[in-house]
Amino acid sequence: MNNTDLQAQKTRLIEKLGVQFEKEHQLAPVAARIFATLIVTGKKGITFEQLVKDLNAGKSTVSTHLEHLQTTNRIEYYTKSGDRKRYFIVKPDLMENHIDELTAKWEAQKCIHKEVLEYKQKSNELNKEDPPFDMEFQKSLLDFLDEATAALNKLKKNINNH
Amino acid sequence: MNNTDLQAQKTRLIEKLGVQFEKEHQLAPVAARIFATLIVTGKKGITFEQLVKDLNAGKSTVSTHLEHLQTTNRIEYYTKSGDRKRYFIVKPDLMENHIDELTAKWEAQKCIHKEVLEYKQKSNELNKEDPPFDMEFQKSLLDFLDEATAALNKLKKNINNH
DNA sequence: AATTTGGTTCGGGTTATTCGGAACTAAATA
DNA sequence: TATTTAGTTCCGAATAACCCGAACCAAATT
Repeated sequence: MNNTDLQAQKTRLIEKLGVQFEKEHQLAPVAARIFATLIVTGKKGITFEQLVKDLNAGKSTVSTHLEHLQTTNRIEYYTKSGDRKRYFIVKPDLMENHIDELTAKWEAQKCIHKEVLEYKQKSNELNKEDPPFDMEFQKSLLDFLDEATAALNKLKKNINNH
Repeated sequence: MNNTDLQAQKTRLIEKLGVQFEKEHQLAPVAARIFATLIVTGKKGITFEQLVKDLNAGKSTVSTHLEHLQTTNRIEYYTKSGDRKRYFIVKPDLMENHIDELTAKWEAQKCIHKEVLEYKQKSNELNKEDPPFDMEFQKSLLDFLDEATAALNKLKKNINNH
């Protein structure tokens, strides 16, 4: 195992992560590759021009996606004094942000499926001659979301105590 | 609160669920509306032609999306004897499927982030002069995925005992 | 046998996404 | 002051996603 192998593995990992991020975070292919690159590059960061070179992408493409990744709270950059370049890194609190996002998403889901439950209950009361609605799916889903949220909160505390 | 109000609420709910499903399950707009309709319609089901009418969509569109939703294990249909129509419903084991899918997804994520960890460790060993990689994100993420998976398994048992 | 019913399949049009080139800018350097 | 550096902004082109109408088909009905 030498540095060439390591470089090859890095490229493989970026591609694999990229594919995943496209779906997971709904990112354009190049955006996902940028994000993946920052993940495996770590806290030393990577510059704009290096990204353009590594990913074989246009400057405008990289510029646009970097902008988007920043506004969506996933990445940031630092500079070195006497060096105009920006060094892009994943936000140090990425995991916390991720958790908060998931919590918000799950909360929204709970909310709407509670509405579905209400709808079915009202419908049952109003139309007693019709066969009643089944509510198992909603109940299971709400259970799931509660469990999942609890697990998330537990983890968030762990992270904060680090 | 009368049946007209209830119908209006149903329409609202379908739209709201639809928007969510587009992102959550990566479905086309009409596909998401179909799925949402089945969710709020419940086990009595809904026919092809009713979907075409309710959603103001083309027959071909509905046909294609129904096909897709079936092959992705989300919906199925039953028939009534002496009635050629198909009555589409969400799969009764939808929640279990959902959980299994999530488990598989999270397992894949664990797998790749473990690879990232390996890469960083190897890199640290190979280039001892360079500043070492930070691995907090990967570790937190792996913790999270473990917690989340555990919560899922717990829930799955609950559902099976119902 | 002709028609109706309940769909499916195919091809094309529309819209949305994604990317990149070219021109531009602001700061630093020569 | 001219040039290089480190990007950004503004299109246009290529591609992909999405939906629909029209034609089709198989089973049931008239």
